[in-house]
Amino acid sequence: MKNKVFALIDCNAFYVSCERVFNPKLNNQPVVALSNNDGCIIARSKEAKALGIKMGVPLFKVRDIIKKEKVHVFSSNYTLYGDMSRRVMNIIAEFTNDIEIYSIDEAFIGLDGVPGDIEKYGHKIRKTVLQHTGIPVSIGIANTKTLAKVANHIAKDDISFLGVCSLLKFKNIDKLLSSVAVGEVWGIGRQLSKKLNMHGIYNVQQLKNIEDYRIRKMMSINGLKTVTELRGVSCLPLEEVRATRKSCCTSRSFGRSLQELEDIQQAVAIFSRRAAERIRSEKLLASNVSVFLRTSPFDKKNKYYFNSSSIHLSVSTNDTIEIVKAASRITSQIFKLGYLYQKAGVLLSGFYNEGEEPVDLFSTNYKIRDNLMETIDSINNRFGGDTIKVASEQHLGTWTQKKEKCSPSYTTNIDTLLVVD
DNA sequence: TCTGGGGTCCTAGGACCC
DNA sequence: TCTGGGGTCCTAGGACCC
Repeated sequence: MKNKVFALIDCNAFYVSCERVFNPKLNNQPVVALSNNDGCIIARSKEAKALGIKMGVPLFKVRDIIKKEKVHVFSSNYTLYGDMSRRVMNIIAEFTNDIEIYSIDEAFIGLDGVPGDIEKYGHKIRKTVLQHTGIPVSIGIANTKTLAKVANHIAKDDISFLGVCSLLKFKNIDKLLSSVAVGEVWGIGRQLSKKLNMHGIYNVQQLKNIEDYRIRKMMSINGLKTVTELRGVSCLPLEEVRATRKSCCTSRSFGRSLQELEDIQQAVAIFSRRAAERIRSEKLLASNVSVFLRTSPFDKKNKYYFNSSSIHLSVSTNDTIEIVKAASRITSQIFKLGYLYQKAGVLLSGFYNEGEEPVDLFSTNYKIRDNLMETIDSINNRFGGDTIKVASEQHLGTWTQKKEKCSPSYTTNIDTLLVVD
């Protein structure tokens, strides 16, 4: 059988690249993008990386470097990044139907049967995406998804590849693999890395040669899949159809800590509504609602508290009002006075597709609010997500998140369209 | 002062049943 | 005094991903 061919296309420092598209002055400058609440650094330009700013580091820990080196800082603008992602994926989809959108900035594609030089084809994709969207990407090509990830890593790391690394052209990739640390492999995180290092396994070449039973023992069943893929045997197929989700969580850290049940109830009401809206848009019904609360795990002066609980609904629903009610009941149960709460969240699960849910004999009126929800969704879609809310969301703003340096939504809001002089 | 959010999967251990 | 064995299901916690 002929070998499969996979490519992984990954946008370079995606959020930073999005900002640069609309603000070319940022090119060749150190730039970072922040997580929600302006908490951590989650994207860095290569100039920012060179300054030693690490991925995931809290903003306050690198304030000095940022000031001294005049690093440009952006709050996260998911409206912009989401729209740019859609554009990038659409361009890629013009090259092949075999596409798995893996994350906001990554896609796997299948390249079986592409005639001619596959590496050249990769360069063509790269050039087209850059030309049509302004977003630079790196492409890794190999016989398995895990190796395509490795190849992508090499393409990013070694500029001599010019953004595209195909492992297919190498007779023997062992030398290349011996230069890649195990921790860089897809599926091997901090803990596993540490464990492997303790066993004297540091690079991918070494990992490939460990006996299966040892891999299985150290890394469990998925680890064995990972290593098999590193050996060139494909175990992970392209997943072109997104599986229906198993849970839907909306959670936020508060801009300041909250102590009153009333404030937390308001936040939970908002999270409930957003989660309900999201599952409605996917035509799902939830049969389980859970809520969690916690204080800051970093606050050494005050006592830590975490609690969560859930309610099983005998009639599954995606009705905002039902879900807010359930979440509010849970919140009252798990709330304890005397703590400084820093984060809360609502998690929906136990999904059924609309129309496939079990019906409760004793409930006859559970569908009466369908029309109401439809109307609310269409109004909110048209006039903005927060136009219609539920009453328990009143007095918003006591805990709003930090977002000090957000760029405009250039591509989705007519008022912030770029003007060319 | 200031530390994100949203997912998935696996495993171990307890509850429960016959 | 001596106190089985095997199966399933659920949950919590930990690991991973971006």
